[in-house]
Amino acid sequence: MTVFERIYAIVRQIPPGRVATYGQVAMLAGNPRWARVVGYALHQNPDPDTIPCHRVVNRQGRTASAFAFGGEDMQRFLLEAEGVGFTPEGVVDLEKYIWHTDVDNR
DNA sequence: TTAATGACCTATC
DNA sequence: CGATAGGCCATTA
Repeated sequence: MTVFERIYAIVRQIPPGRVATYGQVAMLAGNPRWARVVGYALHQNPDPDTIPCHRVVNRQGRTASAFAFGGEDMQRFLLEAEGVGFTPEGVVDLEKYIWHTDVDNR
């Protein structure tokens, strides 16, 4: 069991219409300092079908420039399709759509 | 085993 | 506000 597996498990638990930051996923995975590892894990993205990487964004609510999912536009499209709103700045409104976890506060 | 890398985050200039 | 530097960790070569 590698850290990647844990990260994937967390990402899979992100509900539709909600987004989570790398730091958030890292914290849920077990360590708050796995933010980079989370990015690295998603970079591999062994199962794009079951791992909604587009729901994982950085602290700015923005996606990676090197997003190998189809482009940043693709991610924005997917998130909008799920009901996630964007700010005029072109980033996700983390204050409203960030995932707070089920146990903590839905 | 050592060295290098990376889809990050925070603080500072 | 934008750009730069450093820190942190696991994975890969």
